[in-house]
Amino acid sequence: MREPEIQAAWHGLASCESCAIRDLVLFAGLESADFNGIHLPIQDLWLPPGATLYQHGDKADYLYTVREGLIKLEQTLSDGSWRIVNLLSQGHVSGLEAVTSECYGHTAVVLQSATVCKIPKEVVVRLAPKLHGQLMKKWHESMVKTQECLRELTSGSARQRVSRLFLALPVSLGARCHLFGREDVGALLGVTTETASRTVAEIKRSGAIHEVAPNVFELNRDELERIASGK
Amino acid sequence: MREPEIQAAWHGLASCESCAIRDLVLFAGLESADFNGIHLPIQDLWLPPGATLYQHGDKADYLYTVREGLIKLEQTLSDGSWRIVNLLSQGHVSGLEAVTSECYGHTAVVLQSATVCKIPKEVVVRLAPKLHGQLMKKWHESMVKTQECLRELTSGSARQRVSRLFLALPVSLGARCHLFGREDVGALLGVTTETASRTVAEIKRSGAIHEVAPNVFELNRDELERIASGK
DNA sequence: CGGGAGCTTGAGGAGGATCAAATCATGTGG
DNA sequence: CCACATGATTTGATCCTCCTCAAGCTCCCG
Repeated sequence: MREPEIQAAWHGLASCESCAIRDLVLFAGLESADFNGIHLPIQDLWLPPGATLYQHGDKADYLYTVREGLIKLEQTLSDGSWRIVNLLSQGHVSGLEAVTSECYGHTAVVLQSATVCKIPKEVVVRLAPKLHGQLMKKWHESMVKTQECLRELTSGSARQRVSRLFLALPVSLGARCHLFGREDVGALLGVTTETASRTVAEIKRSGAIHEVAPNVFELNRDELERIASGK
Repeated sequence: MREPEIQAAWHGLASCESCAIRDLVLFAGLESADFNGIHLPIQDLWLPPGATLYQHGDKADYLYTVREGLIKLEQTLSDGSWRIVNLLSQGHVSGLEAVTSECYGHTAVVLQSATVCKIPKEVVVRLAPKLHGQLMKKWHESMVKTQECLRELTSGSARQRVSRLFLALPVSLGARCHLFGREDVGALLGVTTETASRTVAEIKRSGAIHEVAPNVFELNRDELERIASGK
């Protein structure tokens, strides 16, 4: 939570019309003419791990499309502790609530270095009629992911949860998974940092995962699925 | 999960324009002319506890507005167990995914006898331009609730979770709360039925809640908040 | 080289899971 | 109306997992 102030690198203004992942993102349904109507700048940003997109309670003026990397959404509870309530990767949208709400409802922090498009809320509001379907899809997508966190990552033993987490992580080149810090693993699974560390180590010893570089793992999916389903 | 087939009572066709909770629901922004354009019947139903609105995987042809009562949304995990991923009460919408998806993504079951409006998907699709803002609000509302379940009800000890559940339950007449079966409490909090039962009993003995009738409780909110924040 | 942060490991104890049985509530058929 | 079956709830006893507190460890950076 006490993240340092990390600056984003400026890539330049995004050219949405020629976006490589355009069919995944918010502007999927738009035509050439629509893009001409966008007069506000859409920034193309690169963000290192630890960078904060926005904080809970900030004025919600932008939506963020994730082009690459991994973003966590955090919320704090009354007793000062905090939980991760969603993980966003390629194609997902962070800050959807900007469209209907004054302020952000969670804190968004980069877990794996990310490239994102920072879209002014007004652009989305102006294009709303055209974006309607895509916005609904993005809400749905986001809800599916959050419910997956709730269902798969907070049920059963720590062993089961960690296994399911590995199976749910986005896969990088070569069928490898990039894990994040143990504190974040704990905040996602609803266990302590120590239990997260111990359990990852235990699964590593069991041979279901193999650490090829610090926090980079090759997965034995069959074995992980066996563990995930309770032995 | 093995709910009996319970029939809904037919109230009749809904008259949305004069709905008592219209400003809460999907049709909040509509005018008289818009209602005339609705040619498909919107059913007004009463449903007893245990009734199923729809099952996970069913063809999603209807949205349901909750006018009264409490609905749970369930999902099953790979190992056959199941979790409650959301609780819906007055003003909330069940089955929002019908708009963008072919099938329902969860099973919706009545926890406290409910009155709901069953709205054909086509009605919503046809009115989409007018409903856009309201649909987004409903998605946002639903997401806030699911994230609340994840954050508040799956963190900390069973004592804390049960206390937070009581504080989150809708309040009936006379500041009283109606609890549901222990198995459902367990499926919501991520604990076993036995632990749910034991913990409710323990909080009852502590005086933070008082059972005035079977499963109807008067709350000592200060005391519950003390417990919820970890003693 | 000396911090500092994150990760790992250890020992101990508390809390929840599991298995089992008793109690209570409800509805059914005799 | 009562006897009985069924299912939910409660309670008990035991075991195991995970939390807590604490100490070492590794890696990185000044």
